[in-house]
Amino acid sequence: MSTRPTIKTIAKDTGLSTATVSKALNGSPQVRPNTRDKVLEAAKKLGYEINLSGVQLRTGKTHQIAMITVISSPHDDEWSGVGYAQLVYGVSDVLHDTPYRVVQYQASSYEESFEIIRRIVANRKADGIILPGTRAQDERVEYMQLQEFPFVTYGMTTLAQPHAYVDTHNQRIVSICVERLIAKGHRRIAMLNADAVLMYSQARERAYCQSLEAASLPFDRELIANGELTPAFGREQFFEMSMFDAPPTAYFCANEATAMGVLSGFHVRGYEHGREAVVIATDDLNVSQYFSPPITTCYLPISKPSRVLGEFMLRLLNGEAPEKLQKLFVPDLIERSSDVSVIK
Amino acid sequence: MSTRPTIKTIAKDTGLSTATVSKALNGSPQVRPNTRDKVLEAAKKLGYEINLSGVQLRTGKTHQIAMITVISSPHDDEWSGVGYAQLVYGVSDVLHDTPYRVVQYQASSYEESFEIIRRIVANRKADGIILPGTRAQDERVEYMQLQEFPFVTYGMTTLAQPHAYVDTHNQRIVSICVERLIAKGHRRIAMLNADAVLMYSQARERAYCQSLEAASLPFDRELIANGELTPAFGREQFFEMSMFDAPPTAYFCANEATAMGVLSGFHVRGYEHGREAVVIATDDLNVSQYFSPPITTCYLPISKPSRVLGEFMLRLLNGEAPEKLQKLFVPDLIERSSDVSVIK
DNA sequence: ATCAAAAATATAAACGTTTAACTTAAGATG
DNA sequence: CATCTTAAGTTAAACGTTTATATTTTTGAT
Repeated sequence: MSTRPTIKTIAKDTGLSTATVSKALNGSPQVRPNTRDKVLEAAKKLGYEINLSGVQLRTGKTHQIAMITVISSPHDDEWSGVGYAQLVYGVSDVLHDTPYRVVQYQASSYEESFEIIRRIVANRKADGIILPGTRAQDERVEYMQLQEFPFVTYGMTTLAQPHAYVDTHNQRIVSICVERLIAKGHRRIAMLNADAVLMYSQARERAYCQSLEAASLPFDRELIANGELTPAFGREQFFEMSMFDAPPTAYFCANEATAMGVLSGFHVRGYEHGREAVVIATDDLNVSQYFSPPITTCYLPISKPSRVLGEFMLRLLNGEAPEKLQKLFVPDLIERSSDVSVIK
Repeated sequence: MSTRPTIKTIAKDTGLSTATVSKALNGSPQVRPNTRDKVLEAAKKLGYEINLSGVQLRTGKTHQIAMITVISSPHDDEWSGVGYAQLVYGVSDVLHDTPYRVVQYQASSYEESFEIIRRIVANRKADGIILPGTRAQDERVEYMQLQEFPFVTYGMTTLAQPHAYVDTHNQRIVSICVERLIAKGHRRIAMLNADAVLMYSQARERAYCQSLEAASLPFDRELIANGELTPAFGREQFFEMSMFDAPPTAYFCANEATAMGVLSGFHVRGYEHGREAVVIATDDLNVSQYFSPPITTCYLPISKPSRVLGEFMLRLLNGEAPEKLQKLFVPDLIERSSDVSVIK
């Protein structure tokens, strides 16, 4: 037995045809329970394990889930990609006991990611696509819809046709954080936000404006910064904004990396958290509890949306309708530090 | 042209046989340059792209590189897996222009990872394996060697038969850091190290002992802690060790997450960095520059070993000998904060 | 011009699986 | 009892490629 057993081996062993063996293994009702048992027994005895290449060639099913990541600038010194990375684990974990595997596809730009998606779809290189980082009118999403290719996004779009997605409740996050700050007397609240082309960045900006408006506070465009959410970005923006004539007294950061950067800026400039200004953030690793000082955050463990991403993908491949596969997560507010004690 | 072109399509188009088309596409010397051009032209015209399932079934080549990750406890609140995650990107980036893709295989224990590897090898589910987190006498490595399956580890082993690996120069890192601390007057240096079963953890402990010995300093087992390198671990260990009758004046952390935890402990206990104690660490994200205060680290951007991991894999698949594919990276010391100003 | 050798191409089988179409036997129907 | 239906299998083809072997074409020497 030098060579790996196939259904042919089982067929020979049981005296059945390969067709019956195949049907038995796939639980077809066309085969008697009796014979099915015989087949399964033989399979076990011989140590049979299905060869997915055969299946793939015959049926087109690849058992691969493509995970698209767009990392614009792979600079060494930055925290980029950490968020994505954690995403992979949740999905991968959910797929653990299925024949599906997560396959990495890395793009360096939106355009390239579109190109990659086109090739995956056209050549059926995967059975489904998971796409984080959506745009409002995302052409990639439109394309996959048009081609009727299964996909789940991490992030919503404003497209008319519904699709499967998972997202955090951005509007809620922002109103929780901003209204809290306003209630405590903050009038100039900086918002360090993601790249403006991203859907969630836009949603947050809108919510930010609404919260200000509801409190009859003026909107100052200068207090909004968009960029790649790294510590470097946070620190630089702090350096800039803190030099304003009327500098912000609060920095609302779109993730914990950015918050760390702002706190680093505090340290460099001799700021004390809660004296000149405060930092509040969205967090999905809960690493902000280890900052010095720990800061208040809206916390949603990345594993949650990540796992649902995987679950939705499986259900999609099982034939469920995309419009039934949509979920928004509402993070918890975790109060930690004196984010309200700014003397104003 | 509703269906995707195959070599058959090209054969029909050019009037050649599929065999010749196949050879032409693969650059076989058996085909005349003239005909090859004709084939390539037709392929381009028709938009032909090879179907890897066919290749896979015929040749056994899967074009998949399995990346094994062992995440023992997938707790939400922790920074675990971040290191692995970054590894994927470098590999994936190097494979970008090849037909190979990185496929995630996630295990929750050493035993399970072994099981997974056995299945990948036995059923040729991948063309090669990348294995981070080696043990000294790693049975998984032995197994892959025995089965002559291509693999690259991130981390060395003490096995007799050489294999392809990438690693940081642990001995050097430790001696750089520890000797620096000793030179500045530190006598009690805590070492927050990885799980003791891991090869690099052992290597570092050995180097630590050597450095102490060279300086005729006593070795105190209490100053060494092993565990999962998270901020939580760092903080807890700090809490414990700082209560010793003779507490450490320096904490040497095996990664930046642990260092962050120790600094968090400092903050909680009202320590000031450089007064009661200092922190020094190994870093591969260079995120420690944003700590408050920034700390001195031995820095090796994770992208470097990560990319070499991918390169070695490609060369291995190209037939190069494993013993030629070994590389140790020496990190740079980045001096940042007053890690020497402890009054002792 | 002829012929052998070399070069280029063709034929056909194989990889492991699924599935449409077919066969056979047994059971149901009247 | 003849006929129809159903259940449970079988046969054979197909998915797209590579490659061993066979065949044809070209080349170059005589």
